[in-house]
Order: sequence, then C-alpha cells, then structure tokens
Amino acid sequence: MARNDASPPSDFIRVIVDEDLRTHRHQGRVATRFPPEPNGYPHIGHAKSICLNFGIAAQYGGTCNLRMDDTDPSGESMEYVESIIRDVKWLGFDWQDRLYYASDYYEKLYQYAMRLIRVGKAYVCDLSADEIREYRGTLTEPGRESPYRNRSSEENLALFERMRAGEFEDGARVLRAKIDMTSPNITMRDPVMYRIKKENHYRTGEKWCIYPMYDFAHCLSDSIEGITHSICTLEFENNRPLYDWFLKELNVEPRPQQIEFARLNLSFTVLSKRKLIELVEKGVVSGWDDPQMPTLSGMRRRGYSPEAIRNFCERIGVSKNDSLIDMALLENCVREDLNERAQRVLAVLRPLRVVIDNYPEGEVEEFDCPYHPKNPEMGSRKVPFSRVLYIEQEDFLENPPKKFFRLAMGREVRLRYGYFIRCVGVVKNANRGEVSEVHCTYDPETRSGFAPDGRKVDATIHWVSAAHSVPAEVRLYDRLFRIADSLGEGPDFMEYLNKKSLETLGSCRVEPSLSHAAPGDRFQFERLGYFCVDSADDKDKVLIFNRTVTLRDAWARIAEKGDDR
RNA sequence: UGGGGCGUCGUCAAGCGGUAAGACACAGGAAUUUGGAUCCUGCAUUCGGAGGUUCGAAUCCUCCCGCCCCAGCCA
Repeated sequence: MARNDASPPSDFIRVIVDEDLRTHRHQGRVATRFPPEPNGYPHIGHAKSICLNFGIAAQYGGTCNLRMDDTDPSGESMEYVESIIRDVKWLGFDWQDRLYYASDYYEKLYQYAMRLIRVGKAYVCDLSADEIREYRGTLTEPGRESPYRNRSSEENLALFERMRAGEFEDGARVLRAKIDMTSPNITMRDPVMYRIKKENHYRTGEKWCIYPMYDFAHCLSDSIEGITHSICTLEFENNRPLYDWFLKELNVEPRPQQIEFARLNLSFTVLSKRKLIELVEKGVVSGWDDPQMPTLSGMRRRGYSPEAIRNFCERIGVSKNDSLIDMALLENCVREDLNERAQRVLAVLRPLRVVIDNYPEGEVEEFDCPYHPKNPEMGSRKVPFSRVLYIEQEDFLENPPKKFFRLAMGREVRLRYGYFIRCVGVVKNANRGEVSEVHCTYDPETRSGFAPDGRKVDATIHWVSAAHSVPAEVRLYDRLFRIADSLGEGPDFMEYLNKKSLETLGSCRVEPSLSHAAPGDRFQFERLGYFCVDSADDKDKVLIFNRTVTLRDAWARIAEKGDDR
C-alpha cells in the first residue's frame, strides 16, 4: 500500500514491537534507549539511531533513555558527553530526566559479576592478552580451555576482589565468562567480562581500576533501566547469544530483547568514528564541527535543519540490508525544507562591475522585494539600486554558447525585482584581456520587471548595488570525498579526499539587509543556493556564510553535456 | 573451507501464495520576474541464479552464486 506523509513509518522493528504489544510481551511496555559511547561527536549515522529509538518510543507511548555507554575510560570525555546532549536535543528529542550513565552502574555490575563467579559461571584468568588470543582458536578451529578455568569460586572471588583493589597491573588478569571454548560463535568462547585499566575515568576518577566490557555491561544496563527493545546495529548480531546468556545466567528480570538493523552508509563521506577522528586529528578539517563533517555539529554549522535530518532518517527506512544512501537524498531533504522557510536575498559571490550608463549619477532608489515568492506573510525588505552594480561573473559571457541566455553583448536581461538592462559595451583588463566591467543601459519603463510593451526577456539575474552592498566571505562546500564508496580500510581512505571540498570566496557582496544577519541564520541566495551564517569563526565581524547546498542547476547540466555552440 | 546475517529499478525501500507501492536519481514536457520551486509524463513482464511444489511464487521447498559481520583485555 502506498504510504502518505501522515502515516507513521513501518519497518521490521516496528512490526516486532506491534507483535510484542499484541502478545503482551514486556507487560505491554515499550522502552528504548540511545546508548552512545562518549568518545566522539555524534554524526548522521547516529541520527538514524536516535530517530529510530526516540521515534518508536514516541509512536507507542513509551520512553527512550539517553545513556552514555561509558565502560572504557580511554577516549571518553565530558566534551563528548556535552556534544551528544547538545545534538540529541537539537535534533528535537527529549529524554526528560532519563539521562543515564553505564558508569553509574559499576557497583551493580560488579555485584552481578560476583554472582556469576559464585555460581561457577565466571573465572579470573591469568593468561596474557596474546595467550588468550591463542587459546581462542580461529574461525575454523575450536579454542582451548584456559588453564585457570577451573579455579574454585572462593579463589575467583578473592582474586576478583583483589583486581578491584588494584593489586595487579594492567593486563595481568581478566574476569571471563565460563561458556564454551568450542562454540562456533567466537563471541561465546569465554569472553572477557572485566579488564584492569589503571586509568582516570572522566566520571568515576580513580575509584575503579577494573572496567566491564560492552557485552557484560550493555545487557545488564538495559535490564536495570527496564528497556524492552534494545536496538543496535548489525555487527552486534553475533553478540546476541551472549547478551541473552548473561541475562539468563543471572536470572534477571526484566529481559530486554536485542534487535539489530543496518547502520547508515552515506555516499561521498565516511561515518566510522575512527576515520572521523583521523580527519580531525590530522587537521584535514578544522574540527568536529567543520561544515564538511557529517557530524551533527558540522551539519548544523553548515546550515542543515533538524527537520531536514529527521525527514531524511525517516525516508531512508530501516532494514537489515547493507546499504549506501545517495548523498543526493540528504541534499534533497535540506532543499525541500529550506525552500519552504528560507528568506530569499541577493548576494553576488564573484562580482563583476556593471555601470548603467543612462542612470543618473548619485541617484538611489529602493525596490521592495518579497522575502519569499510563495509566502507573502514572510514580508519584504527594501533593496537599494544605483548606477553601479555588481552581478555574478558567470552571468555574463562574451561569446555565449547557444543555450546560454544570460547577459552578453547587445542582449537584454532582467535584474531581479528591477529594470531590464541591455549590454552596450565592455571594458577589458589591459594585460589579461578579461572583461573587468560591463556597460549597460536600462529601460526606465521596466521598473518592477515588466515591460509595458510586453516584450520578454530570456533571463533574470541577481545583483547588488556596489555602493550599498556589504562585503562578506562565503565558503563553498562540496563533497568531502571524490568517490562514492569503497573508501577502503586502513589509512588509504585519505587518498580519496576531494581537494576542492572547500573553496573560500573573500570578495563577495551581499545586499545591505544582511548586515543584521545573526550566526545560524539561513537564507537562500537567489539563483545560487542555501547559505547559513557561520557560527564559529568571527573574523573581526566580517560576515561569513557557509553554503549548505546549491540550488538545482539546470544550466550546469546543460553546460556539462558539452559544447553546444 | 566455522558461525551469524543479507540479496526486489542507478540508490534506498514496500511486498508475508493471487499476479511488482513509494521516494531519491535520471529523461522528456508545461508554466515561470530564481535555468529555483511547482505541475504533468516516462522509468523492474520482473524480484541473485537454477530446479521443484501450486490453478497461481518475489513470497513455500532444494541446490548453487554473491556480499557483509565475528579470531580487541573497543563499542
């Protein structure tokens, strides 16, 4: 059946939830959680998970917790926690008072571990990391049991307490679950539950020197919070038996169920934390919030709206297929949103001086220009017009190809919201021969863009008054990578960086109304694209605009198709 | 060649035994004071492949092929 915008999205996870509700599993409750590890900034891939988890909770009248999955002190920090909180909020979701930290469960988890030891399901192992790997076997060969596997629970208890007390060095011992070294699922071959790390934790400080592993901590954290549907990505599918094992052996209630979906892949960018960190650390980008980054903070600074991102997350769907979403879909979502709400303004990125020969020197008039062509309620502003203007360099061509219908020698075009002008001459740069100035005449009868004699014009171009416009810097962003996919593993992916992903234009001129624009404000520069006032750099109060996305450009496509002169 | 998962249009994705939704992309056209937005139109006789069951299969069965994940004291 066709789905209209009003009907909520349906996917295999919601089908499961529907069924669980129908059969009254989980006492009819729906409780999800978004559990990031605070060791990086959230990106568009996290947005997919955030929208899924919070979306399902909202749809079924349940709850969604925000939980920092902070079980490994190395790499985690408050800066990341803050970025996560800021970004989830910005996306428009509310966890109310349910902000939790796995690190708050350390004591409970420790008690659970002791219980497992007491019932003979966990043991302290003295093997080194290398030895454990060796004993683990391979994909095709079973593993071997550790020589420490059969210690008495008294001995294990004592040893584990001493681990906690800090009596052993990092890596000297670990606590392992006693499951099955011959399991075809490697995850079940006596997985490590606790390791010793004498590191300062950003929240618990020096209190602990043993830290629980993900598999042990996650299922129990879910249970502690009463989570019903623990949604995670596909790579954890192998871990599900272990997730269930801990819950079963500890006999805890309630028992959350883990459901896996495919993580987001987006063309022309990377979404792995490791690669994003590398981009930041190697200075390829200016930081986590660089507008080129697929991070939520970068996209926000670039001008993406939360609505556009949420819509994108809904449109891509949820499944178990490995997929690569076309960046064009994301771009379509921003355009769709910004087309509705962005004010239209005039800005010239690469100025070309135009002198209107027959316009009186010193005279200035103002045109009343609507902020939106379809929404009059968005109001209008006055835009000054005078004898000397700037137009876009690419809107004038000395030798225009067949389908180019902007300004050229002898041609007449319309200045948006203004007069018709006809090109009557050019001034060329003495040494290089480039056109440095264009001379035109205007038709006073065409004042608001209409000719009383009914004559038409092929093009409408944007402009600003030279004397009244204000200078601005504009940053043109393009895709971060040159190729859509197969960015490769290892350090190779850097070789596919798009060297032209950022072009900074320093001598742009924008209409005077923009001098009051505030950081984060979004506009459509007519005929060019959507732009957002930068919110991080403040170069001595010079206006800086980041290009969010271009407008669709039919001319660019025609021009690309080749020479049609 | 162990185990787990996945294969429906260029990219996503519905479909759950009754004869292939939708979106993006793409291609035409209408209209247009943004070569924008809008509006029409076209775009899988076929569902990784081969057999089989059935009146009828993308949906069930069998075999095969391809891709992804797992051998961190990361998550």
